[in-house]
Amino acid sequence: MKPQESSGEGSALTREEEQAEVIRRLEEDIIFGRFAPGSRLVEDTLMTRYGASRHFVRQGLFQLERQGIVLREKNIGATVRFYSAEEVRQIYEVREMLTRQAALMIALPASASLIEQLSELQRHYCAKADAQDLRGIHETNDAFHVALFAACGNPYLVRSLQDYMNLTLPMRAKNLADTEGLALSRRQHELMIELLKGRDSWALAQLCVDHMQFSKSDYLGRIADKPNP
Amino acid sequence: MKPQESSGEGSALTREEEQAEVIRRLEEDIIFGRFAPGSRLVEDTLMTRYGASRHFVRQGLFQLERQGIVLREKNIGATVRFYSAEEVRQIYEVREMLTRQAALMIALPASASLIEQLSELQRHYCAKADAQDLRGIHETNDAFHVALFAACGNPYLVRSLQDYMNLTLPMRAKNLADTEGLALSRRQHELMIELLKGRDSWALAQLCVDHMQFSKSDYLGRIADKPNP
DNA sequence: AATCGCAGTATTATTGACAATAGAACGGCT
DNA sequence: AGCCGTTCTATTGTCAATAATACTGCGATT
Repeated sequence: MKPQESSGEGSALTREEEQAEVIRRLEEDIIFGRFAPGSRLVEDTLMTRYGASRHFVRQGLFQLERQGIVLREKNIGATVRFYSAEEVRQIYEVREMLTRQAALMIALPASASLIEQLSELQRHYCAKADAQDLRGIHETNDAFHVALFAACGNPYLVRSLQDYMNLTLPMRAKNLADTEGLALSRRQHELMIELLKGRDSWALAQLCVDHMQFSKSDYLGRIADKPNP
Repeated sequence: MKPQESSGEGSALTREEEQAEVIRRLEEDIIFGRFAPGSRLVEDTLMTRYGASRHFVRQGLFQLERQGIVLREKNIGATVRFYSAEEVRQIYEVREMLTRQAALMIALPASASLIEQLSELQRHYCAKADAQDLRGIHETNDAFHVALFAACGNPYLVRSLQDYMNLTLPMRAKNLADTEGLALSRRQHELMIELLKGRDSWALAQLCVDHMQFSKSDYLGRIADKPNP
């Protein structure tokens, strides 16, 4: 008899998975605007909403604070963090710098296995895009970029890049839902794969930087309309 | 009557300060080698050692894991993290890149207030160095660099830079205790202040990068002798 | 009418007890 | 003797009760 796997549960979730699930749902609720920037994230509310214990909700809030999309004030509580235009520009400045450097470090022409891997990820991305699966779009998109930049050979650089990708998630979210932006994004991914077959590192780096301009300026435009919603 | 400040305590520490103190001491114990790389960090042991509750010790371990100097494995425990030569090179590669970029972004010639601020910090640094106060040396040194790079104008870049400074703490620790390295470091700081008065951004950037070479190669040399202590 | 103090409420922070887990030591089986 | 399973111990992970804290609204006072 297996002592673990406590007696017949409807949802077969281990604790670790449950924790991950809470973070995932909380993140999703924030990114896709179900909790507006500035709105409070009360632990008890989230506990009932996600059917999780206080412990997991706390951990999730800590994690998301670290990621930068939640603001926690001692003895006050957590809120959805809002970024001003100035902050967004600064964040993107660093992200663009890291992106450019990472792209320049990718040895060209890229290996066949990398090309194949990226093509495969791109297929998944297109599938999710066609299915209008927001969460799936976001996940496959990030997987594509992580796989691409991993080819730079420096895992620490990739990690920093991921930090900034997570930080800019709230700004990119709307873009993931936009049909036009999605089509552009898809074309740029394919162009990246083409450039990986060539030798022009600079062109690749520039394309990667250009790739993030749409969501940045879109977000800046959006918050310019109403700075205090 | 003040309700806070619980009845007559020898050490007047609020909870928040206590948490910070635990982290500080734990960090110090690791950085200065009182806990060797790979050695286990058992919660109960640390609880008695620092006279803190499990909660604070846990938080501290989480924080230091995030900083990258502690490794935590689920249901196994925490250990002092060890970095291989390869990892060290990769970490420094990113740190050097960020440093160079930040330095190039500092507008030259720098404002008089910045020069004054850095000179003041440099005096503190020298004082701690003369007093052989290891912890003090480290703190004032980092304060100097943070103040310098803050002049680049992008707080997010500064934050990333700080992340990498924390990550390389274990490698720099020995250097802070070394008389020769300390003297060199001091001279370089003064040279930086001089360069801030001029217009040669590139020279400043190069100096900042050179500034970290000593501890890097020193650490690499040290672990080359005994890869598995 | 405005302000200050006070009690009440909402919310997070802390703690210690308890459960779950992994690794080690032991002993029986082949 | 070697191997496998079992129990035991050390350690971390989880939880729910309790303490601490900040916010809110009301009432008294000037």
